[in-house]
Amino acid sequence: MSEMPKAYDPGAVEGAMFSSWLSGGYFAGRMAEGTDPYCIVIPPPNVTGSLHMGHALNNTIQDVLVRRQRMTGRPTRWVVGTDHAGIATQNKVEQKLAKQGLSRYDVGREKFVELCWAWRHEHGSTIVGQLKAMGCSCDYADERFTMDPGYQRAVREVFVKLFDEGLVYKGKRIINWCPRCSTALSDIEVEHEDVDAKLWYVRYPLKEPVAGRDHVVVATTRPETMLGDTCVAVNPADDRYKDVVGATVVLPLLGREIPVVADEYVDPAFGTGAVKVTPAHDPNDFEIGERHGCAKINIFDADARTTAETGPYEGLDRFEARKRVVEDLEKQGLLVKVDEHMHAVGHCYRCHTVVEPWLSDQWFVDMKPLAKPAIDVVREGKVRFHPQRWTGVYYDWMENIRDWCVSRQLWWGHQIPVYYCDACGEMTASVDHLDVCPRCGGSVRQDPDVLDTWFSSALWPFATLGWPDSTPELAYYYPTEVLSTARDIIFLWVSRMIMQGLRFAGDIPFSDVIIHPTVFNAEGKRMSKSLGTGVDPLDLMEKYGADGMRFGLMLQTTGSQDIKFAEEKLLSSRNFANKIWNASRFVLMNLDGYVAGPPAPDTVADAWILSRLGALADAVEAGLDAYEFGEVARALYDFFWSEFCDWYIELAKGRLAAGGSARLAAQRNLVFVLDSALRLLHPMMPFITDDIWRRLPSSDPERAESLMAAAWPTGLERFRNPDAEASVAIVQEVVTAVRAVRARYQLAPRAKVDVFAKASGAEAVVLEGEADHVRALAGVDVLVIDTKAVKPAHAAVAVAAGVELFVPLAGLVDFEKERGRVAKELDAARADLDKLTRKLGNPGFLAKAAAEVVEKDRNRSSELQATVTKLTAQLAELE
RNA sequence: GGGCGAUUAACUCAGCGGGAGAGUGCCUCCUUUACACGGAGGAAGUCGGGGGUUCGAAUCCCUCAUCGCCCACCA
Repeated sequence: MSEMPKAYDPGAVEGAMFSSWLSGGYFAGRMAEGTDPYCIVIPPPNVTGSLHMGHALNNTIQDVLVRRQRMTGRPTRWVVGTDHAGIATQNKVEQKLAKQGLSRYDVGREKFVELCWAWRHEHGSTIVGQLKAMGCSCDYADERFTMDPGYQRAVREVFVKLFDEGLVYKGKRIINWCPRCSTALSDIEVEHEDVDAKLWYVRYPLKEPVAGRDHVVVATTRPETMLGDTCVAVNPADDRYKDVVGATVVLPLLGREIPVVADEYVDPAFGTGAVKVTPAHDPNDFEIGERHGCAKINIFDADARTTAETGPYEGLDRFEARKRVVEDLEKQGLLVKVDEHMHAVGHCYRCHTVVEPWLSDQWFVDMKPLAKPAIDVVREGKVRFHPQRWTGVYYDWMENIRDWCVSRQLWWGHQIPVYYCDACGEMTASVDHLDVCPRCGGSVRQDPDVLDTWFSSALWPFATLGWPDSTPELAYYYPTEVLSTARDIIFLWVSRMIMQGLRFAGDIPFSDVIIHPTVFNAEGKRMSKSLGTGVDPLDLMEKYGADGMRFGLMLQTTGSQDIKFAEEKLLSSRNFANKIWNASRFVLMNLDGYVAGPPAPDTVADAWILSRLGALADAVEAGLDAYEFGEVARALYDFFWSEFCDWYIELAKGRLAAGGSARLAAQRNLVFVLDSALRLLHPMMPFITDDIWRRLPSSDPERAESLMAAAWPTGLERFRNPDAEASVAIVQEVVTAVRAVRARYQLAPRAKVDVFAKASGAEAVVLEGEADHVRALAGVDVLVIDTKAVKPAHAAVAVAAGVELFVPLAGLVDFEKERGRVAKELDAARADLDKLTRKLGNPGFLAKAAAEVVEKDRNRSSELQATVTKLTAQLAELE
């Protein structure tokens, strides 16, 4: 056993400790027939990712839950792995190619995919290594990836099943197109942002004047799309335009003749009440176009540059096209006016480019049939959200769910398992690769698109366990227990796992969903690497240790939906680790002559700390069950620091020095309480607790080598003892009052004082019994406890726990100071008493308040009365 | 346009129906043999404003204000 240095050094402990956990095999899931396992699947971080504060928080939560369950003896498994992250990974590889002046088209699809795999093998385990640095107890031996061969088969299986059931279909629709990523996006992958924009009013001349008018003015936020206009729409009930419905307008700049149609969609109150309609570039216009049989003219290519359809404007970037169109309209006097207008513009969630609504062929999943059962399981309480308020968010989304565009025009990902026959035109979905058409034997081409990354992530809880095969893992661990994640992927991921789990694995994927707070920086802004507004968990672990970071995060994890990251919580957590270290060091330094034995609540102090330990165990148990991590962390901190260190260790010092049976009893209780506290602390602070725990003496030959495998404390509530707690409260109050006197007169620590305590009843009994403790803790030489104690002439005074205290300080007492302080205390006590007296004199209170509340207030009232009496007397004596 | 969250000590936050709390910071004293990443003592708040319910409200309800987040195809 190595000597413990004076300060805890995380760096000296963490690496070696983690290795010992790994080699000890503690992380591996063990399946035992007939047992109820505890399984969590990690939200797979992107292979492109590195640990950020959200990961740090989320994975601390999961590790806390898993470690605690493991200690209860339940078979546990925390499934770890990464997500192939289609767009993100493809971007990385494309960037790498770009440095060599190449595009993915230069290398070709096959080679490009190879490069992606190479990238994944090179960089993909960065984040897993960072999880290890945090101490996360994942099952690393069995790491998963959303592009593993088995996983790929699971994805194809799901797609083909959906295809066969008609739940996935191909359609030409307006989708969200990212011109930079060159792919379609689903609706929830588009981030809407309000921007200050303009509303242009454009004059569209009528071909023939109608009822005295020769034009219609339309309002638009996107003038360039007029190049694809195929009609103008007005509301049928709008009298202003009654006469022009059916007329023909001549599209400015291009001269195309297009009709004026009447459509209910148009809001007469907005703009001019006349809308230009571009069916190929706006979902609403698409609908209008469908209803009126208008042509759909695609004016942009995949890079959002104008096509040949735009005639003289061909080949322009969309924003350049806007500029040119506006200029030309102005030149021709067709621009009526321009208003400032705020509206929402969609951006790609991956690269933040403005998304283009674009008409194209895509694959969609029909979501309504999948959503229904997924709503039901939440409604029936089979899947629970924590905090509960997120169920409402979930329902809103699920009840208004729209079809999911799942095809992506990328190369990295799960290629859609659909094959087209060149000969007969047959379209076949197949789990196994096809070379020839099953209908005519002709040659087939596979659909070039890949699936949305989230399509494969949705299968994570069961695909990682071996589905579609009926593996023992699947049977044993599925459904899993808890899914902990951030709120921004409730729709993208959580809802889809529930839907697919029910559909394909035949059950809910997990029973409890923890939506943890989002970590913002100290200014309340989103942490962002590119903006430099982030904090790096690795730096934090360097500064505060992994345990310090974890505990500091747990302290901040409350029911609130945001965390403004407070680094000082990590500082105090590092200090806390040091406190644990030194308290343990003290215990270990005082074990000479120790013989193992059970804890014994023989003395008041022992009964008290064991009672407090029992209360702590209850609080930790209840808090973890309710996922109230902040409360658990606070309970642990307060117990260990404010009770165990501040009082119990101090109370034990005398008996340790006394030797004999008193020393042995104190040693046993110190070891027991420390051991139990380390167990309770372990899920949140795994490294330091295990390091210390291994140093503790034990007579148990079966004792585990690591605290990870030690038993979670149970049955500590047997130590609960209200009498002992009340007694120690008296000691604490009296000691604190004497210390306050000492501080007031700045007495040296070694300078002893005498104390006359005017006490009777229970207080007198307790003080008599605990006199040695009071003397040791308050620096008292002679302690006189007497019902008739009188104040010596030159004495400082205090009232604590209903006991009058006199501290003779010959020549030191500042009577002015004493009077001032006593008077102030008296005022406060009187104010409290007045309030209480009024309350107790209120018939409504006496009649309606709970009996124990009235009783408690009566007791408090008489205590306050006694205090007021005593303070009054003391004030008189100080005259 | 809907929905959610926040507003408590200088700062970051707990508490969410019966005596206003913590951490950090601040002030005083202390290198006392577990710990100065410490010990002892202290100062500091009309719990965002206004109504209401209740014997009793930081806590429940309504309303206003400010900040933040999500959802929503009004050009």
